[in-house]
Amino acid sequence: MNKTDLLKKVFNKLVPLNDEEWEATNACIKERTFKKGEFLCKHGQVENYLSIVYKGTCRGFYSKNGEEISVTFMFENDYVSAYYSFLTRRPSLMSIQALRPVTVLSISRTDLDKLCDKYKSIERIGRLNAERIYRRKEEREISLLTMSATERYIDLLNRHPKLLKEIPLKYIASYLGIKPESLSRIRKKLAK
Amino acid sequence: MNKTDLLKKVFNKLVPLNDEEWEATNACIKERTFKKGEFLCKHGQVENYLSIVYKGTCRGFYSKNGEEISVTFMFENDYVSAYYSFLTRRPSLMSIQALRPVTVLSISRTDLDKLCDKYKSIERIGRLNAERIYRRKEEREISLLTMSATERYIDLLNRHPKLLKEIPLKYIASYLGIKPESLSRIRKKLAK
DNA sequence: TCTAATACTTAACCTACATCAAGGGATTTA
DNA sequence: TAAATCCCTTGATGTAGGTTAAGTATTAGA
Repeated sequence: MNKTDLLKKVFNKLVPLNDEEWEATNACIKERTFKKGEFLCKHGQVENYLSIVYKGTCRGFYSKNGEEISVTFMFENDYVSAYYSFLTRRPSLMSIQALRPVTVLSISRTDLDKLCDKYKSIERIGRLNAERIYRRKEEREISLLTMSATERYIDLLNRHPKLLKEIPLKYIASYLGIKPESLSRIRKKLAK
Repeated sequence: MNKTDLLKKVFNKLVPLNDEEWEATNACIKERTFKKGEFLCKHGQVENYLSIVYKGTCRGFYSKNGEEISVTFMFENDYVSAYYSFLTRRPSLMSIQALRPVTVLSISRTDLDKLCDKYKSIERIGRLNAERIYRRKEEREISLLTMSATERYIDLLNRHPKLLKEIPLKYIASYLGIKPESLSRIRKKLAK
């Protein structure tokens, strides 16, 4: 899929845009690329962009006592942003890192605010998108409170079968809320 | 605070409304009351309302194998809704129960949709509100992944000092992700 | 292609929390 | 006001996952 088609698909999924709205939005989109290991947003920076992954894979993580805790993985066509910082304009606690060469299509906070002021459809896309990622977090909360690490691992693989090929196990472990050694044991048990 | 003042305060905190917007919104507000133990929304029902707690305290919980897991407590001036169901119009997995006699000020999904279509300010309130509760869930995710049950308990009490007077310990325990027996032991240790 | 760094696994031991069982205090209901 | 129920606590024991340490497999870099 080319970039224009991807953007149209992402927007129209939530609210169909008329030509004027689409042109105005499209004019604000910047393409940005990152090498493997580079940061789209680093702890302490204010996140200035809301982006769509065009190529590549990213992970978002928090640091606690020098230890990294992955909380999200972003694949092609997914939204990517240190959203909390993007919303609050405060320095981000989350870092976002490219796990391989990454291309994203980005809109800045300033441009998005202007579009929201001007176009009701964009405002609505913003609302629906916030609602969507809220729902994800609620699902996440339930899984953390009601499932064992083994159950969460199985569930994760069912949702993202290609995950194991894309994401190192140590990141998957911390996403599940456990240590790599524990994930190793879980995998061994399941392999039997 | 009387009901009108409360509503004005809640809305104006996000976006100031002009007289027309305020009147149109206010005309949609219904007052609803619940006895202690009654359900504002029960597992399996579609949540039809977004509400503000005027008086009383509620808790939201999921059921898993007949066991209840509390995930949220709502006090006076807080929003209350089985929000996931409200957004998706699907039967709610979450139940919301009055922990004492409760009065809420509610707007129905249908009325809110109409207001969102008609008034840009209301649409924006919807967006900002979704963003706000998203941020809460992200904070919750971090606390579940990075803090011990003891740390979460201390943190919770700091944020809501009156919590212990309002909420039975067994509900607090499940909110922390532990069993009542474990919370009891944590409290014993901390008391020393 | 060889080396160094990184990722993953395994094992022994440790800890936080769960489970099961029982008892006491408070609150509701008859 | 007595009985029943619910809530909280305590103790004994079980278990998932953490910690430490070592070894193997992969990957990245020169």
